[in-house]
Amino acid sequence: MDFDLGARLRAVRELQGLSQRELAKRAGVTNGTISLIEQNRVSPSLSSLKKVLDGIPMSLADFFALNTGPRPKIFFGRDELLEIGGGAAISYRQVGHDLAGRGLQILHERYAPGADTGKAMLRHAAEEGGVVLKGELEITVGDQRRVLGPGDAYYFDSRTPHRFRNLGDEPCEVVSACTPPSF
Amino acid sequence: MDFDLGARLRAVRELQGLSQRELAKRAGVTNGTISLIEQNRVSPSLSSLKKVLDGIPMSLADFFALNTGPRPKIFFGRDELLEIGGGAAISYRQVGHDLAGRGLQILHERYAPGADTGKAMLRHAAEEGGVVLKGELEITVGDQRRVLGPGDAYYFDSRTPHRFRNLGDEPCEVVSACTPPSF
DNA sequence: GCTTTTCGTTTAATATCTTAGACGATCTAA
DNA sequence: TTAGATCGTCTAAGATATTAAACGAAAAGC
Repeated sequence: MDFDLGARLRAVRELQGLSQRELAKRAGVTNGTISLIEQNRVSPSLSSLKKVLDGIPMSLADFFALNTGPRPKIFFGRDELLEIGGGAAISYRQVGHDLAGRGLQILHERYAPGADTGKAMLRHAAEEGGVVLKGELEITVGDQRRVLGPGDAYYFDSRTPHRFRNLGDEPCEVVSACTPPSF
Repeated sequence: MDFDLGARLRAVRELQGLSQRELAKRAGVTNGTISLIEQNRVSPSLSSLKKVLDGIPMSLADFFALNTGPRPKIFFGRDELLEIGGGAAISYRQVGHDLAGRGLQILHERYAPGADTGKAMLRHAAEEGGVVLKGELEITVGDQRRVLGPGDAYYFDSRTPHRFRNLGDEPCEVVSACTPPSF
């Protein structure tokens, strides 16, 4: 665990002015269980933790979202972004050279026949969308997949895994936008 | 449990395109454990659930806060783009109908010959850019002016006054992006 | 056709969690 | 001082979760 579950539960319980026994009674568990959890001597089952939180009451989502303060900027161009290098098969022509301080990245993309952004699907914290200009492009986002033709468009949260492939036999052109820039 | 833990985990896992075994390997648990959890035949210990989510990766907070609402539309056929402010001379076809919560607006624009966004130049707090697909477009930004042709592109801070005009005798097409949405 | 791989599931054995109950410490009231 | 109440902790026994291995089904290669 990357956080102190026991301390978190204890803090929440004491904030409510509840004793271990009182909370245990409300939750339908024994006081010993709560004691052990608060000492981090066991890793409670979800059913137990849920019962305990119901006795406070507090949702699991709220419990885990506690005290997290300003969300750390994870996912920040962290992985796979350059793996797109389907090599010569895919070319990106970026509008503008310096992305520093920008909130928006615009690309004119060209996918050669058979070009593929890769099997390990891309993930980055942003939103992106685009319009297909020429050719056909198969786009997979999460468990949804569709082949888009000229004039068709897409838009999705970039955190869901996605993949682009040109399944046709002619080059495919796309103008895409992404915010914030991920390259 | 007031929600289907097993189904939630399965949905998250499959959205990543991971098999039970692949995820188990990443998480440091056995595939059987994941199978049993997804069938709700056990209530996993928090340590186990944490390990599993680390293999995705996803935080506990995000997992329990997962949006169970309807999934947003991702793909848009060429006839499904939303017509905006459709003057006869200029048509804006927006990717996606609902901008609420979005950080990015993408438009497929068409300027008829002679079309003009107006003498009183536009100003809004955002950044925007685009790529010209067909025809020619005169763009004025502040005291700079230029005529762009197919493949040419632009990018500027929307707070500086700007104006678009199609001076040619054929229609002009542009794909543009703007953040945050200004309509 | 056949083999090989991968998929999710199941089961017996093991590891871990939860309970019931007891323990000492602390506080209050008689 | 004493008895009673309440606190958090601890431990053995029972309940549950996890593992390791095997299973049949389905897809992929040959």
